[in-house]
Amino acid sequence: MKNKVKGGQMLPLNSILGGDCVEVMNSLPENSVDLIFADPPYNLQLRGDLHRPDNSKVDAVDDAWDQFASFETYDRFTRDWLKAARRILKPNGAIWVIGSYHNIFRVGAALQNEGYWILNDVVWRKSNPMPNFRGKRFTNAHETMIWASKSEGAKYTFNYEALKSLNEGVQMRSDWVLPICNGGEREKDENGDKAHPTQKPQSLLHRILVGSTNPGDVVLDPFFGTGTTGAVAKMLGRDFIGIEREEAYRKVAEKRLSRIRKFDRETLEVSTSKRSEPRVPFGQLVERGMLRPGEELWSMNGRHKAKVRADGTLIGDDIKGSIHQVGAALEGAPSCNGWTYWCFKKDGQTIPIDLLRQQIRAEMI
Amino acid sequence: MKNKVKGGQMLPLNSILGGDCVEVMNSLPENSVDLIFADPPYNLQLRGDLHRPDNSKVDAVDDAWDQFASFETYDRFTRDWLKAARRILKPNGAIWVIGSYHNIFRVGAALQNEGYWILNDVVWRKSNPMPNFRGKRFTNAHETMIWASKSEGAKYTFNYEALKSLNEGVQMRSDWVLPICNGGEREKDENGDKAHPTQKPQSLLHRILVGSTNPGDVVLDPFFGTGTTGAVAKMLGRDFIGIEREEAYRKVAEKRLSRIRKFDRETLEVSTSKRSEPRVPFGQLVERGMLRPGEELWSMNGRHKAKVRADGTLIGDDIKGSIHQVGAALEGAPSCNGWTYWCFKKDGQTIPIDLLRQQIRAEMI
DNA sequence: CTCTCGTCTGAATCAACAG
DNA sequence: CCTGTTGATTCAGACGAGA
Repeated sequence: MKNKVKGGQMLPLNSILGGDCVEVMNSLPENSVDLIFADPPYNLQLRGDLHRPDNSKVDAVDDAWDQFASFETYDRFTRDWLKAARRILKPNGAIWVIGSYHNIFRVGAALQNEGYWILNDVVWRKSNPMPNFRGKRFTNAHETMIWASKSEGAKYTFNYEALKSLNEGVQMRSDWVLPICNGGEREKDENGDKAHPTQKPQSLLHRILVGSTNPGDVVLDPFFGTGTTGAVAKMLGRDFIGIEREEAYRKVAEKRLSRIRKFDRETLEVSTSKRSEPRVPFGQLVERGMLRPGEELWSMNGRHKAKVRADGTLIGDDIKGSIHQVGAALEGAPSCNGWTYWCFKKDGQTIPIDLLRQQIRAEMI
Repeated sequence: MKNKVKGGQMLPLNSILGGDCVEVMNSLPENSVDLIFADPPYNLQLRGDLHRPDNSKVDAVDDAWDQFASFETYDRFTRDWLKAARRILKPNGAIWVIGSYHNIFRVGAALQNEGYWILNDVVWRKSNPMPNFRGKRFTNAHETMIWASKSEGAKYTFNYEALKSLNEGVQMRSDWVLPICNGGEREKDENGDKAHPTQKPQSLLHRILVGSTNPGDVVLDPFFGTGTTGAVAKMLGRDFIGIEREEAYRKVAEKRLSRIRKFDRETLEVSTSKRSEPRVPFGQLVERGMLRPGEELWSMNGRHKAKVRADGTLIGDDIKGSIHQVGAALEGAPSCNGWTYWCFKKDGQTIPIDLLRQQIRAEMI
């Protein structure tokens, strides 16, 4: 454990503290921490069991630490830890909080009420989320993070150029596409099961710490879990303080951190994933008014036609379905690329719909 | 103006009402509206002017309607209109609210406090956002929408299959990539300037209305602006009610709506789920001689078999019951869809019994 | 070694209806 | 109201077995 003296009080750097996070934070000196990353309980309020269509059971987050009696209880909990966190934050420090729609609105309002100043909300768009198995809602494909300074007008840290580099030379946006934490990165317990139900990916913390701290800064995480914040902080040459109530999680985190080595500068380069051409649903052409419901499309060979429907399907003689399905059926073929098969007419000209897809792709870059 | 009588009170359909939205909503009959889409003031709290790198000035939202004295004032405003909105919503109705990090956390918390039940938060990811000119924060590239039912357990409308079709056959996620409203879609005032500072794109409303309303539903927008909600509702064969305080916006909206044409009926029909198809008792297959009592059925995986009985139940080894019960028992699963689980053999081929159900359904049309 | 195929899993407020 | 029955519903990616 490294220690820093701060106004006569010691700062327990690069260690994991047990106990209730509010009490522990209150025991630390005020104005002493550069960044706080917090992943508090989401208060999911799940009802019964959930099964996948193949009848396997979803391993839900039903841990005691996620149970709150009411919104009021949760709000009080939130207010308390945000207040304690704000006291130990340096005047130019900042906080990141992550949550889902179950809790993030209450957390955001509490942040504002406590005097924090919201700088951005950032959406973590999961590239591989769990689907909605009952077809009753949208796939829950994102979580929300709030980035806030200690107060309005504070000089927070923002490494604009570093983030721009991470983003292939263009300004980093408020939506980040990153995969969830699985595979070898996921910490396992002694039985080989996942050690923590909600472990966050290192890529997320990497971007946060590169963007809003400098080497040598102190990063505190009041809900440390298996220690992703500490692991990434250590790699990036930042100091961390973790607080975690559950001994089992602390043990996993200690072991994990002992394995982590600080990055050499060259390994700091993240591997950029190869970007394939984004998939454009045909329905978007309808939503965006490029094609009107009711408009007729013609097959490339001019032999067939079909009408566009409001949901992005086609209706022909006795056949309904996607552009691909209807094309295949009309041609009696096993499959058909609807994008190159169908054309629309404009000013007497026959134009393949693929041209519209290319327009959308051009906008997406 | 079309009118609907609702419990003795008139519903002013397809018209734009002037005045304060709370007062107007309170004058409407309770439980009368299917969907509310609301784009309330964001309470942006901008300080001073913003200039682009080329020194041109950004035309900011500095209208009087976006000024609130404090969070408390904004919260009271939010609570009031959410309460009024909830009263006029049908029990199985739903609401969509859009906002940014300035206001959405307060709106979301207020929704929960008023008894709405959040179904999803949906991120509108802008494909062409305005950059952050000062390089001090992330590009503000998204806005957040909250979708909520009137109360927990309500039977809200969700056109799962239609949305899936709009998304090239995979289920719609909670993050939507759509461009901002510009070009010819942007309404202009008599000077050729943008008529409203925060006009929403029609594509956004298209997806919302296709997904969470049916043709003939009543859609109310308490902050109507230049009438995007009304325009898309009209196109899609939904009725709308707009409320807008500012006469200038009402005039633009009236003109806009007069230009809109409704799509044809057949193109408005969207793909429906199997859930809406009529139930067919398995016993009917036996009664109609499609399966004979004593005939053997095989499980899809070929591992189990059972015999059909005259009353439409199955009998396997040590187990009797419905096609679902026997399937579940043999698989040791909590439940089983017997229609897709069991197959019969004909001419050496293995055919799922669901095919027979489809034949019966086809006759029922 | 490569490739294919089957299996497993992830912060989830996840059913409707008849009796 | 509650209870039991019917029956609708999944995407991306990692991993291991087997060819």
